[in-house]
Amino acid sequence: MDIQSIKVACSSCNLRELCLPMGLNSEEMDKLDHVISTRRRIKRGQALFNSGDAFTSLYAVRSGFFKTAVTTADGRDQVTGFQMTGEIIGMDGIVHDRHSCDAIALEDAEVCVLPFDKLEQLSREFSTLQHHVHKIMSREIVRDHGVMLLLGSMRAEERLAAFLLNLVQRLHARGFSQSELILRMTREEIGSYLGMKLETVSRTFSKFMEEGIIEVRQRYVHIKNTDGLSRIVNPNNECEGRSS
Amino acid sequence: MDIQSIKVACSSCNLRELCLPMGLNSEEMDKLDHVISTRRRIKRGQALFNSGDAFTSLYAVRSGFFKTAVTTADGRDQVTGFQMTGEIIGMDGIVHDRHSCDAIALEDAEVCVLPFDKLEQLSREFSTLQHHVHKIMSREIVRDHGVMLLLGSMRAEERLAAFLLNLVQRLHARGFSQSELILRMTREEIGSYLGMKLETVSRTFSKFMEEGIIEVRQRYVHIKNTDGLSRIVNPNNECEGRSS
DNA sequence: ATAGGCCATTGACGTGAGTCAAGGAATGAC
DNA sequence: GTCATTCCTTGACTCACGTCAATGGCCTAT
Repeated sequence: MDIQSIKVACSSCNLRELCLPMGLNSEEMDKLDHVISTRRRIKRGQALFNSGDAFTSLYAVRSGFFKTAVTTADGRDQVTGFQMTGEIIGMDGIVHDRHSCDAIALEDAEVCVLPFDKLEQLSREFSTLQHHVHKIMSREIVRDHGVMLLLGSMRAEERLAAFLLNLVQRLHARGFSQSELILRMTREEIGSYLGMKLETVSRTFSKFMEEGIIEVRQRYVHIKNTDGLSRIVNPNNECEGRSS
Repeated sequence: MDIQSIKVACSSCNLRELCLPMGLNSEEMDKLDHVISTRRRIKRGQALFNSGDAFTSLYAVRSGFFKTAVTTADGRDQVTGFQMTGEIIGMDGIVHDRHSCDAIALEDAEVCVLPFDKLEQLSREFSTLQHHVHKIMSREIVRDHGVMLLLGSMRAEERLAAFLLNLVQRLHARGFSQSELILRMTREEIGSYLGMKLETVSRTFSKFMEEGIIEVRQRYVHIKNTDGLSRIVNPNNECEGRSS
């Protein structure tokens, strides 16, 4: 039981309530520790994997921040998600044994490598883990549907407001502020995710600032009026039960 | 072994090469037959399930055509997909034990009911089936990423061209024509899926018709120039290796 | 056959977001 | 420290698509 193996154990990881081992008992977690034997560090700007790479593993973000993006033959690309601590990356690769998107670290990061064959093997032994894996994939599907809704039916202001609320909510679940955040991505990356141009992202930030809803300075964002943002996403928000 | 149980057996289903049992050996398929004991008929316009319904099962489309759609609190909705014969519906429900979208039959349909707990149980016995389930979920994730790309970075003409090519390709895989199809959905539903208004869908159809790429009459579509459609989706298509 | 409702098409006009362009602030390299 | 690069903001103008409105065709039921 050398230092290295202690270091990568799920059972001693401070993310265990947020990450893959969530809800497993100690016996199951011990088993999981044998599946997850290695970690990988990725420098800012480097790829965890690229589209076309052979699929072998899922990755749990231990620290840092990632984006995933798909690219067309003619060079257009679309950011499909931003992943933070405790989130799982790589499920796109299962279907064709090759990854179909790029995963890029937006800041120096570390991931736990989860060899998928071992994960499947252990899933056959523990229904808890099996169901948990299914839930993680289902969650990704539901999230994607939410993004489609956003891209398909919302205007620029609504998209950006929804994006900020989603980010701050996920950060809050990780112990960060409910009202302040540092964006780890550029305006262009936000725009790619939200289906708008970087200029529109910038202008929309400025508009929110003029309206006193948020304060922005470069990557720093302070949400001064969460309800205001919510009302932009969903205009008739808390109006239930009121007449006229 | 009564008539009913023969009738619902995967092993005797003509969709077995397209649907869930794809790639299973006969022993595995026999086992799968015990999981899939019931079918359900859904009339046109009726829901297979609605958002909020308890999740118990996945559904394999045996005949007919479905749409899935998510709805916001303020009544906007977004079609997230169209499902045809052999495709699996319902994976959105796993994560919260409730469905998060509506599944509506666009024509009279029949589905095989796959109780998810039994599917998980059998997946623990057969790694082939287990991996297959994972692939189906992964495929859905990859498909969703493709839709995000479409919604986030394509113009109306490109979206509709990509949509038609995708539809006809899936129909072709099911033995239908490569060039003719009957749309099972309205212009409004197409528009909702593609993030555009029904008028724009209609106008774009008319434009393609003027250009001689397709022929449209109501729900009937004849693709007269597949390459032309492809070039709309991806302008510098087959220009590799050509100079200037 | 006929009536009613849904669905599709088309035109005129408005607008939200894209494009192009310029300048300035922050960040990282040496 | 200062230089280069990347990133962000803002303005002016354009245009693709949405909105509003009118008309007509196609189903379905009786």
